[in-house]
Amino acid sequence: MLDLKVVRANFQEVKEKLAKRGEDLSGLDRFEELDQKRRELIGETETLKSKRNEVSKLVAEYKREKKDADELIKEMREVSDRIKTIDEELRSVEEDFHQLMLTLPNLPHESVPVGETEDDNVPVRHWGEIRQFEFEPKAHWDIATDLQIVDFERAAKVTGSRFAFYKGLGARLERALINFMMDLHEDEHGYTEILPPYLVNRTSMTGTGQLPKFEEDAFKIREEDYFLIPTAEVPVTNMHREEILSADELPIRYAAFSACFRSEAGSAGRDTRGLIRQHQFNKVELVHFVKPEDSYQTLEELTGHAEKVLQLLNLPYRVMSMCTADLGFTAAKKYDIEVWLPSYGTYREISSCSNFEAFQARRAQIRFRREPKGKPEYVHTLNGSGLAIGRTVAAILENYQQQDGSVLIPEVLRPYMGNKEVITR
RNA sequence: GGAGAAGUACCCAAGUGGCUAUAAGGGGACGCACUCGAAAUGCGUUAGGACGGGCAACUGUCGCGUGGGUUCAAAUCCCACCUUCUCCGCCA
Repeated sequence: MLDLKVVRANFQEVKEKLAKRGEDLSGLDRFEELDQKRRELIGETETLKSKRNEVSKLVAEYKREKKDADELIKEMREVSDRIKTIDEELRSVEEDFHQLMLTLPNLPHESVPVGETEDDNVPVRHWGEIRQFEFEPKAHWDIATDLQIVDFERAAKVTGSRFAFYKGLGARLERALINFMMDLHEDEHGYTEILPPYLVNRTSMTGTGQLPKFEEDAFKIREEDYFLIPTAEVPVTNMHREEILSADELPIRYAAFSACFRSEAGSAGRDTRGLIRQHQFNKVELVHFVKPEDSYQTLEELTGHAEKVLQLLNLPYRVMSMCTADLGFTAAKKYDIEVWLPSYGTYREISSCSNFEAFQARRAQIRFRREPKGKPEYVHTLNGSGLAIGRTVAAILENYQQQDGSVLIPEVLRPYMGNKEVITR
């Protein structure tokens, strides 16, 4: 959510900045009308309430002194009716206004490249050597199926498309990656480990910005108004919803492993094979709560932490700075880390690191005090994948494959895999 | 899932329609005094927030789990929901 006062004071400027995102801004047209109407009604109802409070005291006094208060009561009956009418109208205006504010995306940071499509994303850096194969590299789903470490067919039978059984060393590899990443972030990067609920309520989904706009992307539990989390970002960020933290608690760094669930509405026909786009996948998520002045430096650190995983796994990647059109709804600035996939002959997103500034904090009411008696300010929240596990498995299978169909296990993972060096059939 | 109880400040807790939520009382925390210092003791402080109006000082409204309702007036009465606790059932 944007700062109401900022939008009010710089309406044209905000409008122009949001336009760079290429989103539909028709809702913004009603901003000034609703904002003004709202303040008008608040003024009216509060004046009447002030009067009511005053007279109510008087009525109490009259009653105590056994004086006749009928005149006053009659008068107040009218005032109360009027209050009720105005409050009803106010409620409806505030609801509209709130809904409008919830659908406005974040303002891009000044350092974000302006662009119209994903082709305008800007490469920031590359890391690692792309391996030259002396044979035709296979796609990871073929490698995995041939090695019998992932079973897509049976998952389709048991559940449906875009699900997978991991089996044997495939399951072991997945689990090794989870542990390797969590250990790294906890021991080397100073994160506190969180294991969150996988179901969250509507308020939490709204707090981090998945709702109201993207309800169709989420899996919903029918009876409960609960949602399967699309990322651990949702429960972990919402841990501190409606809290006022003290300055010395900041920065907070959480690393959370969770399964993630996405309906992938609108992705029909894309990445239909393999581990790249599943309805359920595992991910290690990094979440930061920081003071506003620290958030951009933190974004760099956070991105570095995710990159470190790829470096230790020796997987080539590049970091892209997302342009205004590709920022997503909530981010003020976002880096995607893309890993090299030989069979695709291209880089694919494996991590997304975002600074939301106060956008989520304002929705979720996450604040802090600089001084014990100070005025609460919104924190800045950030998060990034560190990393998506399924896509990491795909990257390892493809980059570490050998001509005979076996796959070398990256050295750092071997202790997590019973010191095995290779996955063979 | 069934039955019952409870949600008031940092914590415990009193308050059952107007008599000051300007929230009793207790605890904790902080400050001051006493002390060489501390303990004990005494005195004092310890609602915060949101949203309006105002250049400002300031001022108004709303906050007793949440949302509605009744009433001239609600912490107090009514309805729904949430959370916690106890017992029973079920269960990893």
